[in-house]
Amino acid sequence: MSDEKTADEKTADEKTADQTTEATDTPAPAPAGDGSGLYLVDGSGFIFRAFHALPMLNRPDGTPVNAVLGFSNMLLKLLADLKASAVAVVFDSKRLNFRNDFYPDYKAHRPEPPEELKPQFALIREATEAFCLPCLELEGYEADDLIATYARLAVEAGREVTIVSSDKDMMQLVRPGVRMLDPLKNKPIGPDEVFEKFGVAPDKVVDVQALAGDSVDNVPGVPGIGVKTAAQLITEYGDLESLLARAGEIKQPARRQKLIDYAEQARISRRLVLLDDHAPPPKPLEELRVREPDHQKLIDFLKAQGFRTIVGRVEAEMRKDGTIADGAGASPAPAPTTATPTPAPAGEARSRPAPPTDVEKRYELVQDLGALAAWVERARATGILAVDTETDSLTPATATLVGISLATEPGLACYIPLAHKAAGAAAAGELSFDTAEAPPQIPVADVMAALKDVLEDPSVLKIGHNFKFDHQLFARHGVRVAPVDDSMLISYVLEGGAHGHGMDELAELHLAYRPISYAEVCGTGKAKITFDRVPLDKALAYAAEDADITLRLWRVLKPRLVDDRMVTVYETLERPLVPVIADMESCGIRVDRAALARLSQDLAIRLAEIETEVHKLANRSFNIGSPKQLGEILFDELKLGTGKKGKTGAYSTDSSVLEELAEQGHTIAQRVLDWRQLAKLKSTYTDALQAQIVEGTERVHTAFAMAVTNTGRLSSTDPNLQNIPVRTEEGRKIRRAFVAAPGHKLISVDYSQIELRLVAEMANIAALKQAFQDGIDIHAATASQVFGVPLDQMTSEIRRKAKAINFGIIYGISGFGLGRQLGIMPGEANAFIKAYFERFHELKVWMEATKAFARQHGHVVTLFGRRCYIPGIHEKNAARRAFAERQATNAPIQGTAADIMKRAMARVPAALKDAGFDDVRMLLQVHDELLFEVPEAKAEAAAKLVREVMEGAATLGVPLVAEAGIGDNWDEAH
DNA sequence: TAAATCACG
DNA sequence: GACGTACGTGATTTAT
Repeated sequence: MSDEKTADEKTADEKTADQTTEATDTPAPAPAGDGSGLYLVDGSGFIFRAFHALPMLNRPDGTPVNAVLGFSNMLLKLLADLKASAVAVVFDSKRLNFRNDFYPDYKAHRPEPPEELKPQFALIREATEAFCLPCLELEGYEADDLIATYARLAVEAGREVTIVSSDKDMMQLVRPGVRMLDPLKNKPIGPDEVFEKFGVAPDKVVDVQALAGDSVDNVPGVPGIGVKTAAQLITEYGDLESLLARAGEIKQPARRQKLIDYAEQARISRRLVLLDDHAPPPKPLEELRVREPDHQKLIDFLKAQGFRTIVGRVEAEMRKDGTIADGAGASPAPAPTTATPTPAPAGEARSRPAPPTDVEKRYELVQDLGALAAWVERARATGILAVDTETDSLTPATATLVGISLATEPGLACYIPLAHKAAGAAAAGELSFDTAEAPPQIPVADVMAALKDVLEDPSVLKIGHNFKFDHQLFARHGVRVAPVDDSMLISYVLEGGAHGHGMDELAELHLAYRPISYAEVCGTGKAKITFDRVPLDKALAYAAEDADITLRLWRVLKPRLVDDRMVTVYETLERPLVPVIADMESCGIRVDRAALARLSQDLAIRLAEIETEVHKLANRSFNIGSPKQLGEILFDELKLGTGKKGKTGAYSTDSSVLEELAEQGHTIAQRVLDWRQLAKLKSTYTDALQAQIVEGTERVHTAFAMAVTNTGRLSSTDPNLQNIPVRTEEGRKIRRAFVAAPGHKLISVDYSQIELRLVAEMANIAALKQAFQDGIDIHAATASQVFGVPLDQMTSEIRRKAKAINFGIIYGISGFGLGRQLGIMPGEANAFIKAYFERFHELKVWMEATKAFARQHGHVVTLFGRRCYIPGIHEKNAARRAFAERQATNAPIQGTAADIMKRAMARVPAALKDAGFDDVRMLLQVHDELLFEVPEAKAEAAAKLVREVMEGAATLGVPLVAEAGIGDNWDEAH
């Protein structure tokens, strides 16, 4: 098991896994090695994508060459992997092609290529020549058409075709004998990936595109229909023509009319996206055969571009082939043993490090103290040390440290095994544990003793990826690592909300590199082994690479903090929390196991009782937990109303539906609601939680994800301790199982109304700010101002409405949503909103300005400068765009509240220490609440101190107020 | 693996 | 004028 599988990264890994059906190191299985395979490289497509994906990079003479380097690397890898296949590179010829004859606007809105890209077009053609590969281009045709044509010809000739491109417009060509390969991600694209993208099989892709259109290519499609709707329609009607012919049958009136009105436009769109596979081939297919490379020509070209490292690779390749003499002996580069760091291969890297594919890997297995000392020397010399730990569990509080990897410069890394056992024995089952010997390893204590000085040395920066995890392991071995940088947090600060921040995802994004996956090393499912069973050679390759990648990511990302003015956000809101949250996780919170067990039993009995009653009311037995069965019982058999069906055609049975039925007097609905509540409490809380209690300490250790949310909040997993019940009495029984250790108390301190205060502050709403300054009941105050009711005549009903509106404002209000919340007509709710905006006119101004900012920049900003990316802000689909706009207005509010809480958390430990409260432990953060465990005698004083720190965490035009509670359990303290 | 549901702020 | 509606999370369950 590895540290990078913590919550933050797990999410990212899973995202990546979702997009990748198979993780292959080599790109897709090569076709038969008879030389009949054909690779068609989309040269025009590649250059644009590589240009934007790869860091900028200049030749010594200043010519930009990042896309050329990417292209050369891609071809080298392709040729190395696929010796027995023919490769041809296809280019667009001119801007205009036959499509413009019948649709002049085709690709009309496409902007001029950037200046840095223009000179690279010619260079890419030169590169193709240098590789001795045929260039295919034809006036009046796009590269796509030529690829379609050659793909057809090749398949007819019985050859296997691989299209090297990620362009979705080419996905229509996928079929038996033809597949695609994403050159940057090195990921195969087959029918499954096409389906994932378009929701239909490849042969229906053009029909979907005809309906959905494409803003980039200016293909009109049918307005109001996106890929998802299009896929659904095509699946239902078979193809575009059948759909258009039967358009009258469509139920949704608007959609029906659109399809009728825009039928012709859809047909034109289909012709635009349909590739012409009968273009006149500029070269006969037979000429596309495997060719002998001219190494000297290639080397000359690469040298001219300043690509020193890949020149080295080509030369190494030639030595292997015996093409040139090899004086020094071409053994794989041994790990360096000198303390002098080899200079980084800086050839093509001027402002940014080169992609790691260009850097030789020199990884060393460290099994004696002498070798380890050399690495400590190296770290002192460079002042930089990337660190990564491997463990046998996801919970750092209980995990065994299995190994440590270090990197001091790109490509130079080592792995120090600490607790490896006989390799593979457990999984293979062939060797017995007793006979197989563990490999030689330095004792953990010796390694820690050797590393402690450098890890705590203020002049050596330690770099990790999700270092919070590693920090805990070192702390458990008596080492407080500092100072620290975290590449995951840097990425989060730079591009939070734009993508995940797991190491694998970032390596692909910034380094165009796919690291060895954890699954490759440890397997999955039943064959999964813990990291201590991984053979040392594989462990070295994986673990050293992790430290190496971490260092490389840091070199790419860290300078961008300055460029993007995010240094302060990173240094005040994120980096200081690494040790703070690490200590919270390590400490954990005490849970009363017996109390949970009693609750479980109690719930089981009551659930059984309700189940019997519900079955009786339904006249038969069924699974209450199955929404499907429940819907059928309620609406088909008992006919309690007509029932609402969702997208999947199933009846909705959520609590709002059941509550409505219960109000109509249907006992069964109320009983099901009761059952649901208790079943939730039992399965999620009383049962699951017991299993997470660490035996002996009786404490539970959650993991706080620092780089997951779009707004800067933390999240909590394994278990989630940020959603422990509180709103119902039944739920609070669970909260009472969270207790203080003997002789201790729990303190809960929470911000009062922080988000609404921030609305007043950020939108600068005079009347609302005044109300907060006066310290009056804010919901009553807004009710008074919006509805014109004097405060002394306020009713709870009017106040309730104002409270709901206040919440709605924070969420990005809509009449529909507010109406549903309050159980009133949307029209009436709209009138409330209108009144609110009239009374607090500054709010409307702020919301519009915030949305405009999001449209202009693609992100919004919190009061403390944190960026929240809003990817959907330019959505064509109105509903999705409206969603993005609500995100845009909510994120600065929620995000600023998160910032303020982080500022408080960063200050609390020092404040406690200064006051002599060394034994007060911060346990949990629940967005606007902090929970502490403290010796009984100090509870009052500590609570006061924490309140002061939290209230002083920001100085605003409205006061920040924090309230504290003390108790023996969490419910009492809250 | 996805969808439905529901716990929290 | 239609669209689909509160914002942010994570865990469990059933169904596919």
